[in-house]
Amino acid sequence: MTSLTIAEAAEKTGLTAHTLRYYERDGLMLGAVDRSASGHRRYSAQDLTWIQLITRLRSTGMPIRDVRRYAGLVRAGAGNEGERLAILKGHRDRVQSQLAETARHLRAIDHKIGIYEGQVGAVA
Amino acid sequence: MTSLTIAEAAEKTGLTAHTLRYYERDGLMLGAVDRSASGHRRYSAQDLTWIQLITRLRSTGMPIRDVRRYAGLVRAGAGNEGERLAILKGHRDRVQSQLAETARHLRAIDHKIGIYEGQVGAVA
DNA sequence: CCTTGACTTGGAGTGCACTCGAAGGGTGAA
DNA sequence: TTCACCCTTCGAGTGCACTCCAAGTCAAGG
Repeated sequence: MTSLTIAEAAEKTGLTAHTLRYYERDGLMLGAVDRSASGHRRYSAQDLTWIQLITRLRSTGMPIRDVRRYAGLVRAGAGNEGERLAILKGHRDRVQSQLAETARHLRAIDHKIGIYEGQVGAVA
Repeated sequence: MTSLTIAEAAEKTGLTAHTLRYYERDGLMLGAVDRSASGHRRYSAQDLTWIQLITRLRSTGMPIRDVRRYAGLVRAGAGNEGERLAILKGHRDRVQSQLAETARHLRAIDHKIGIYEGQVGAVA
């Protein structure tokens, strides 16, 4: 099978068909997704690879508009790799520090859990 | 100074005065914040400590409604520590796995950055 | 006294990212 | 062919978490 229906693509990517259409409409794809003779979307392997990347960017907190900007650069073709790199690096750095901060908060919450466990243990 | 104005509390907690009022209105505080004779809010040290905790919960992704539920339990007083613990532990576990997933995505993005840095014309 | 600026309230508005509904056409098995 | 279920578009609706506004109160400085 070289191309997938929207339902199959949704299944494989973990997104809903609604979201897949929304992403395309919103300029997050590299171009219009292929259509069957009857007008139904057919997702190629490249489409899925791209969706996987933007899913990574999204699920690490990159806003839709930045993903759209990045997609625009890729769509424009060779010559803007520096700009793409800047977006990716900026995002990586933000994710990294957010990760560190979350880890700090997690430790504090864990500490609080320890306190409660001591109390509950005492009561029980 | 044993109590702070809303502006001072905002400054110390990193939230805005708007958000502080919103949290109180929405049942996230342990009770009504004290008022001065003229009706202005006065934040105590305990208030700040509590705000710090709920800020940790929020910034690790706990929804407002869960924070509200937790606040309700604390407000209800002793006897429900098990329930509080369950909320905290459930949250910790979710944060932990989300942290791990984000770290995975980060590595994949980093890998892509390596590709861009290594050569021109990377496939999107 | 007058002005400045921080505070109060209830309620409305914003931005983001979906998420869904309506109305209708396409598809594959029996 | 009939049936169930897929797909299409456009546009509206949802949920979350703020964020802001209008209109008014209050304290301190000049």
